[in-house]
This record gives sequence, C-alpha cells and structure tokens, in this order.
Amino acid sequence: MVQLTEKQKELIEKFGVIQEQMGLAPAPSRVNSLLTISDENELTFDDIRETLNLSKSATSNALHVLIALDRIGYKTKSGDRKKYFYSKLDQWKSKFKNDILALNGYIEMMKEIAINRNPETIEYNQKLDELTNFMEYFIEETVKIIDKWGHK
Amino acid sequence: MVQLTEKQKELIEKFGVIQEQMGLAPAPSRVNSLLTISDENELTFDDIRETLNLSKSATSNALHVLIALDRIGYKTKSGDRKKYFYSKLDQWKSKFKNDILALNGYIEMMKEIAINRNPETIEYNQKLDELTNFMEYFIEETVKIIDKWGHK
DNA sequence: TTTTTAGTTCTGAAAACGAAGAACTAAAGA
DNA sequence: TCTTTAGTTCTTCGTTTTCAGAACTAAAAA
Repeated sequence: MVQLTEKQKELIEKFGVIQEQMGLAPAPSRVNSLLTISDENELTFDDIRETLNLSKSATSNALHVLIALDRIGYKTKSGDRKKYFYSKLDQWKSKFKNDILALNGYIEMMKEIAINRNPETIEYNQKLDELTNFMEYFIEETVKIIDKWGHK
Repeated sequence: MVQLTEKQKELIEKFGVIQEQMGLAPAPSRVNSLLTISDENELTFDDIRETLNLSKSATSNALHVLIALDRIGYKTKSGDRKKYFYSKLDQWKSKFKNDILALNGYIEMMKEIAINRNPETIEYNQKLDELTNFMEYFIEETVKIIDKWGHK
C-alpha cells in the first residue's frame, strides 16, 4: 500500500483523465499515473491494486496493456517472486518516432485512393497529391528532428 | 445515389477501418471515406444515406461530427435547399499543427507532476525534466517544419 | 392552408467495452 | 504432500457507444 498526499491523489486523477482522452482505458490510465506520480520508483502488483482500489483482474489487465504499449516495465529481485513495476519515461523519443512513422500507412492509403480516382477530377486529385507530399515531407523532417535531439 | 465500382467500395471500407483506428466512429468514418473516394466532388444528404445504407439520424450525426472536426464542409446552391457536402483535404496542415500544439497540455501536466515530486528522487525527476524539454523542443521544431512547407 | 422537402432531435435496442469476482495455475514454502 | 503466494484467465454484469426508427421542425411548394 502506497501512502499518497492529497495533491498526489489529485494529480493521479488529473493525469488519468488526460490519458483517457488519449485513448487509454480508465484503469490503465490510473495505473500509469500512479507509477508516474508516486515517489516510490517501483511498486508491486498489490501496492497498485490496493492503492487504486482495483480488482486483481483489472490490475493484471491494466499492467499487461501498459507493458504492451511499452509505457511501463518491471524488474524482479532474486529470491522474491514479486514483480516490481515502474514507469518508463525514456521510451518517449522512440514512441514519437513510431507514431510519426505510422503515418506511412495513411500515406499508402492516400496513394491507393489517388490511383483509383477518375483522372478527370484534376483539382481534387492534385489536392490528394499535395497532401501525400506534405505528409511525406512531414515524416522525413520530423524524424530528423527527433534524431537530432539524441545527438545533442 | 452514387454509383461506385467494386474497387471503390473496397477502398471505402479499407479507409474506413483506418479512420476507426484513429478514433472515429464507424458511420462518420464511412461517410468521410465516401466523400474522399467518390469521383463526385459534392454529395447530398440522400446520396450519402442511400449509398452507405445509413439511417437519416446516423447520416445527420456523422455529417455533424465531420463538420465539427473540419474534415468536411458543405456548400449550398441558390434556389436549392439541399446541402452539398465535400471532403476537405486542405485542413491537414493546420490539423497537424493543432495536434502538435495540443501536446502543450501534456507538457503542463508533466511540469505540475515534476514540481510535486519528492526532490530526492533525483534520477527520475531528471528523466521527467528531459522528457519535458524534449517535448518543448519537438513542438517548436515541428511547427517550424509545418510553416516552412507553406512558404515553398 | 396543406403538403412536401430536407433534414434534426429524441427515444430505444443491440453490440462493444471495462471492470469485478471467482476459479484457476504455477512456483515456492511448510 | 499440502498450503500459501503471486498473479492469470474466465464469466458475468453494469456502462457506454452507436445506430435505427419515429417524431419533430422549418422552409418552400402546391
């Protein structure tokens, strides 16, 4: 069980809501908030379950979701069967990059739409092309930006 | 009623799924796909409703959602009470910019978390700071990139 | 004035989602 | 071997989402 100040509890909810708006379910949002805001570096399954008043299943599922998203990790200690979960803050750069690169799928879709359009709708086809070009430019430049930060 | 080729129908579903994965509901996704893929520049309410086999309410709501998101627009013709809906492809640049700027809210949250952490958890606090700095850098540079495209 | 057109708004029902509780499993301890 | 620990998986249930159908509205036409 983790002892939290009122302020910390408030921040967990506030940050939780922000993460919900980004598409994460309520329980995983709260778990990730707790791991980000708590002053303990590592929390156990039961610390999390008790502190957030979640069921075992909700806790287990939330942790698996967050691990799949690479937002948290866990370590083990020899002679101790418990897992110690912690917030990963350093995956952000690669996460940003992956999100940006995911736009490539969208671009492929745009290209497929473009080649299947009536060539006579010139104006619209041009806009589609422009959008595709912009997105390709955007991805390329953004990846450069991210990589530049690494070399500072 | 809009006549579509099999290929177009296939693309509408495919693009529809992509948009669902981006958080849009099924009906708005299909409507936006139709307006993007159809060779007609403008479609009426009933064109959309009939082509996609949607109810009037679903059609109406989907169109309102897409208008609120600025993904589509409509024009009117004098002496004609119908609305002619069309896909907006040119809002993308400003949409990208807005999405990027929305990260500022996330940064504010990170800062609030940072000032409320125990100052003794030095390593973690440093990572939080780094993340915040990276995000500020990312926003600034990305906005520059987007603006540069406009001046080509 | 009544009817038609072009939608909008209001239920209600089906489906999908999220979390609780209980049953289960695998490893360690007694 | 039996029990405890540390979680995982399965089932169920309450919400929320999404859409259809019906009732409604406002403007134009008849």
